[in-house]
Amino acid sequence: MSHTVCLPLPHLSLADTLDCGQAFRFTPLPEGGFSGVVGNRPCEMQMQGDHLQITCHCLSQSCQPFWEDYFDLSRDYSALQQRLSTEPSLKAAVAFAPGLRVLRQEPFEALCTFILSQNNSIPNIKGIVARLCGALGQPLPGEVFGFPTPEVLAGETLASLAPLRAGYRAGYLLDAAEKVASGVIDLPALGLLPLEEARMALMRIRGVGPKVADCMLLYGLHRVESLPKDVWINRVLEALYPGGFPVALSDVAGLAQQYLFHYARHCPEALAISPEPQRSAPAPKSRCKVPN
DNA sequence: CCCCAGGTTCTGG
DNA sequence: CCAGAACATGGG
Repeated sequence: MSHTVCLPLPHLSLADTLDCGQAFRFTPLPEGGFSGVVGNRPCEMQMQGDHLQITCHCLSQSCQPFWEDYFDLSRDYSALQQRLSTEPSLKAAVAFAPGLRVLRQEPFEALCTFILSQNNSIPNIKGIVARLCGALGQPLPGEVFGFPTPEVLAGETLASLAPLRAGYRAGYLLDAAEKVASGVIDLPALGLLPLEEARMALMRIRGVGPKVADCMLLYGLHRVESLPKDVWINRVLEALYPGGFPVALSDVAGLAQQYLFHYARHCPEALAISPEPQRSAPAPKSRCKVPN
């Protein structure tokens, strides 16, 4: 049965939060808001003033704690943003998308989706994830599917995964699923290890290098000090922080990263890090105001 | 037929 | 240890 949950989240931007390259299972609704699946909970979300209203189609009665955790309600984002804004570049990035939050996702899903993210585009990642869930996920109310368990995924083969069109990443998915299902890697337990140890453990999965490991730690195990370095962040760091990311903010580097990533992608010229212009790309419509 | 996409692995110096 | 290429697949 479905029920609604209301979370006090003033200034939350669903578009910036659900469609900023951290989660891959949400689609915008024509009337505004988003639909998606979190765990085995199909849901629709929309803002109602300074509250987020979630219509959750699951069997359990009180999902309130679940959604509070997912949106990291206990973190004081106002204080966080004030702290980040002590750095000029971060101040601009935060001001550009103040409604952005980092979600607390499930470990295995985060591992798989970021394995799929390598050398891939966000729309393509979403497509592969949708097919993966449709093929192997638990059927849920409303013709949607949960994310496959490690056990189910580990029972597949390269041939059976071919319809996903995941390319060479299919083998990486299988290795991740096997290591998790067999207990060689205990994802929740990694959350308790020192960051570097957890990182090393994750990198023993084929297809998991430093970047994917850091994404898994940040989005799947909620280690907000983990700083994934993709091509965009590398441009930002070289341009703005040649001496390294500010130590004073290292305990929330991953959260800062999400603002910088979003800002850099939507507004590279403001950071003077315009990527190589694409051959015949339309000028990206810009909602930035470059100061001076 | 080119290049790129929230990288990683493999190979040759 | 480090630079380049290869890796499937989709899109511009």
